[in-house]
Amino acid sequence: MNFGKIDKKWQKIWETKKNYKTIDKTKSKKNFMLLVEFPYPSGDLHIGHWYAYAVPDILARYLKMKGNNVMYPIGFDAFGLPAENAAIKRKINPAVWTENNIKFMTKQLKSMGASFDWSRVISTIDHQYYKWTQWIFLKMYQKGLAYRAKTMVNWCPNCKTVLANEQVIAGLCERCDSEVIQKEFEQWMFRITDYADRLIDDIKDLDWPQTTKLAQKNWIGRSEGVIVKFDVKCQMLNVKCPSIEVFTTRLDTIFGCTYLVLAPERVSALIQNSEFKIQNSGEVENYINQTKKKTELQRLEIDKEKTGVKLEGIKAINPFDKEEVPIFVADYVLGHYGTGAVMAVPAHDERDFEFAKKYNLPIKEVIIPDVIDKKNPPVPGKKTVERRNVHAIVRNPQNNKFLCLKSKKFLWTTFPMGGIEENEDVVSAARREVEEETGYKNLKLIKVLGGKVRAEYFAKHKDENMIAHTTAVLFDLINEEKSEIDKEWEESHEIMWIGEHKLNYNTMVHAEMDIWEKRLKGDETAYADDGALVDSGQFTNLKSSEARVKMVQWLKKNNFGNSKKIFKLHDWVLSRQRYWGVPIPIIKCDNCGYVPVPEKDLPIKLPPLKDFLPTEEGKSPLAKAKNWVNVKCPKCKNPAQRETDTMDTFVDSSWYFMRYTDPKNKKVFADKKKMKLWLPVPMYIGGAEHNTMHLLYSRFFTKVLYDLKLVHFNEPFIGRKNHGIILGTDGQKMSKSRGNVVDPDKEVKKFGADTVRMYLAFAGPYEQGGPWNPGGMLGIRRFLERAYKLKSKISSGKISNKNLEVLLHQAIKKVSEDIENFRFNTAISALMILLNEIEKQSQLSIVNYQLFLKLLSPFAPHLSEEIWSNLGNKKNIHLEKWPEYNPKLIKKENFELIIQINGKLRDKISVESGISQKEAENIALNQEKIKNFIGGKTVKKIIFVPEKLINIVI
RNA sequence: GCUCGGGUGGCGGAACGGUUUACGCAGAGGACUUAAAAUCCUUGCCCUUAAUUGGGUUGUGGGUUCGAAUCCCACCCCGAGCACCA
Repeated sequence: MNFGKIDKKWQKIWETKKNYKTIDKTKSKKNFMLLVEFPYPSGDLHIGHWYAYAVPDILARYLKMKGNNVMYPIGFDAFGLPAENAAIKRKINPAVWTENNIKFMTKQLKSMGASFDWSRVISTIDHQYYKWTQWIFLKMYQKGLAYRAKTMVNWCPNCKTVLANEQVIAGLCERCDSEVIQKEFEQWMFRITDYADRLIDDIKDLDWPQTTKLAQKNWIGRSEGVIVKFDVKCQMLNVKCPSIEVFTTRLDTIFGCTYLVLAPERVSALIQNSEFKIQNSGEVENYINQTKKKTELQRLEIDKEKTGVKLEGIKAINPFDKEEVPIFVADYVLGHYGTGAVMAVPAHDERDFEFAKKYNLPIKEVIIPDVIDKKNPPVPGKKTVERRNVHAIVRNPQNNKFLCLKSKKFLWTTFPMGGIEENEDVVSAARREVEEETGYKNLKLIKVLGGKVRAEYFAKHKDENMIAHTTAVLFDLINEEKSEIDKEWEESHEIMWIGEHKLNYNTMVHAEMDIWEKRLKGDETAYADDGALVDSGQFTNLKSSEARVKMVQWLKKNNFGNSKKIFKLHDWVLSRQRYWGVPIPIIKCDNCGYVPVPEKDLPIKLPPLKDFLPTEEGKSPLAKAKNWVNVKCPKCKNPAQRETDTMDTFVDSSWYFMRYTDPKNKKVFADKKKMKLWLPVPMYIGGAEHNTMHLLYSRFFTKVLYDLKLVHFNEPFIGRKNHGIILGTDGQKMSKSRGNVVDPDKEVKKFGADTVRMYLAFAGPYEQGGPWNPGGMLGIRRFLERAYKLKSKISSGKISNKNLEVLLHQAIKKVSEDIENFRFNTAISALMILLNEIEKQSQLSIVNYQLFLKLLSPFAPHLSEEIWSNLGNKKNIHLEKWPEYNPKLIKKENFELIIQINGKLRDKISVESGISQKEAENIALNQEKIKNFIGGKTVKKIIFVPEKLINIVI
């Protein structure tokens, strides 16, 4: 059978009949745009494109047959760097290169046999498209959402050019391998941070994968904290200097602040400020210059040792306790986050802890772990007492066992423990308790096991609630020598030594046990969790969360700060110093400043250019098109210049889906009525790599256009599915260097489009992707050939085949549900099972064959069309209605009853559907096998799962 | 380091509280054929047994349950994203 011929035949018929041209149905409510991410025209379709477009086509065709008015659009995201690189390398025009690629890829895309609506195809380099990209930019400019600001960019000092992130490879310039540095330039920005709150809050309404939602949340990175003002004192002049503001989410730890840290970027300005009088400004400047020289790579290095320099001569004053603390500059603090300054609390922050250890700075504990005993929680209404406690943890170094006491009355296992008396230190208290309770008196102090722990529990033996502040002390036993102990105590307690592995909250009654365990094992670290406050003035004893609320109130009242929301998300730098992009429609005039191009002059077309290499420092190659650059100012008519930067390609793709609804409109970017028919997009399928960029930018654009009342929806994509990646046969990512790239054209030539489509759908769950397995193709090909051969079984007469009918209807149900849930692999397996069964029959009615073909048609559109028309049908199979299953027909008459004994399979037996537990019991208990298994034992219990199994418990 | 996925035959995977391994690939045996390919049929983890007898088995170890691949806890490994975000 010649699959290739069949493919071409039907692709041609579909095209001439315009089968997949979508019309705007106004009456039908079932308009459905199935959106897939449009490709970059890199020149060659790879297997990933097939996965991204041919597999969702199954869903598109299914939805269409289900009665929806489906639009399955496609286009090209055609601006971008590779075209420019190709132009430089091959000395051809990027437009020519790109357009050739589009032509070639269009041909390749058509070979998939997908139901794309080619009448709506768009391309972002089409000036009728980018006219509207420019128009939207101007709208944003007018709203103040597009602005200019200085920002750091990748700069190659050798090529004297700005580099995109993709052009920086391991910190080096892609072209000349010199070290890339960060340089400040003025750039066009979008104020996406204005929308940060809405972008985060509206996520919850989206039917998106959890991972994508989380990725966006983390990317936006909202954190609610406090700005605290620290006054600064210059010691030499004894005068007040400008204060320093820090950002913190842990205001509750402020009494533990022992120094302040400023990011290097912040300090440059400070040194210039004469009011500060930093005594070691030379050393400080030196440090700042060093950090500047560090490449991006070194800065990101993990486990990098922290460095910093103290600013001599000035001190910061903690607003709460008026404590004077030193100020450091250190590059472990980020300049672009928060205020670029932090209060360091080494006791409760890992990074500060590490820094304080290195530079020998004081570590002051102000938060202690706060636990509520799950096993003995406080009883409401009982008296509550507070006390200081000590736990003595005594280890016998001979056998590494620990000394415990078991109360015979309460069945508790505890360490020797008790209250600390007044004027007694913890270690002596611990020694005393050990001696009193166990008699052991020769102990070697190892260490006090960290700070106090606050625990709330109900003390049964005293009938009161206890709030205990407990310190643990670790000893080694020197020898077995004992003093005499209290008789009564001795009788009611058992002394025992238990192994380390049993030292946990299951065995021991102490609520603090988890913390002791960690401290016994672990290295010293900061305690960074919430807890209860100690040594914190009027806030002592509060819990972290309560303290934060009260302390902000205090700050506000005393004018030392306020709460503040901070985002990780930065404003979007949209300008690129590149040729192959949309020109930014702005004119720079010496008199009027930045003047937007009047709407009537749009689009500002990209001028033809021969040389794409930038010459002037930091200028776009467009600056070389002198005739194009020099214009009259639209306002004052004096000579002026065009903006020469172009836009980030993410701008182009932030609104493309809107254009699909009205791709040829010359008056607006898309007609509102048409958008109402199709948008927002109910399902958008694409790669997980767009989780944070493209998807976020599209949401931002949509919200802006919504606020401008230009669109009626404020979220662009209601549903979203991420597809997996097809790997090489070796399970590695496909790449030319690995030589594991699969060429779809070759596969199509060998097996036909249907086989390739279906194989990809069958390989695994769509979200997961998986390795390419050439053998798997054979299986699908065989399946399709067998489906074709079924025609030899056709009988013209009526045949009733109840059994087959049940299977058919089960398959309708399964295939429909699986397609809707993107489980194409199991849908195909259901079709295979069905085919296996049909083959077992000697005859097949034409009705049943046609039913089977309809189920197959979304997966193998060409072949099913071919057979369908061979059967004498004039209309296309894809215009047929999707079959409905009959719920009455999917029930089998018999089923296999599983008989278990104690949950283990012992027998299976075919029984009538719908039998009762009684009947099932009778059958099961009378099986010879089962009788043998039960022997003489009594049946304790019988569990019956209707239509499935019976479990006999003996 | 943090977050999110995921560990099931020789392989891709199915089952997501109830028969572990559906469906497909590869393998083995057979039929057809002068022969091969294609096609069709049979088979399908490990140990054990006279026996399709019995036992084991879903990364490891525990727990919940009549019953766990599935739920809970701890650990190990693989992948992806973020990465000193105070």
